[in-house]
Amino acid sequence: MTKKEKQQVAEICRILNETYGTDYKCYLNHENAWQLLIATMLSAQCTDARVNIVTKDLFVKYPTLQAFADADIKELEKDIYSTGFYKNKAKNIIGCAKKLISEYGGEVPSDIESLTKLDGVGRKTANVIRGNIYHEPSIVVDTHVKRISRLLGLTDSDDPVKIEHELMEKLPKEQWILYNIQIITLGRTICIARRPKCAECALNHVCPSANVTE
DNA sequence: CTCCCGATAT
DNA sequence: ATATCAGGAG
Repeated sequence: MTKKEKQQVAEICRILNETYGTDYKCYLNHENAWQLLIATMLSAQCTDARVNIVTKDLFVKYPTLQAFADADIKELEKDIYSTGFYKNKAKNIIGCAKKLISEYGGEVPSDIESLTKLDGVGRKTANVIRGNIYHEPSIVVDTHVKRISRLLGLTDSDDPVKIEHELMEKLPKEQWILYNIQIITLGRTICIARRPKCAECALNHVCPSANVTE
């Protein structure tokens, strides 16, 4: 990383912390680790607002991991229908709950290898659990982080794993988990995929992709 | 690479 | 009508 790149990264972090604060906030409502795991599974290609609507009733109807393990798949499909991909998600949730009970004593593991062995749990979901539940510094590369990190010039890769490692090299460790939530907040309100509001963006003077002339 | 898939904004 | 939403598996 050149000196100029270091300055740009430092400026990005400074602005993000100033604009969006340094308090970590999880947008997926949950009361424990397995609830966050299921909420994150449901969040694939679905807004977090929709997930929270669904999980509000879901976690009352299925109050324990065992309840999910014992769930009727057709009924669970109906319960999560509005989040999309409901057949895969229902199957994965039941399989995941069973595996957590049989192999992990009903606890959610904290290492990437174990997490990604669970049905329907990939690297992104695993990193959400590590960051939120176990407070391990980790970069969650979701659709917003990928898109905006590319716009900022922090990476030119399409591969989430490469992006994760590039960001880990460039961002200070204490910023990793904050960066996730700050970028997601930015992506939902200002740097919207379909129509970025560059003129309103706090990062527009450090963003190579900013278009303020509109 | 394709498929899974409903809800929402534009 | 179409792009997009805290992705993952085959």
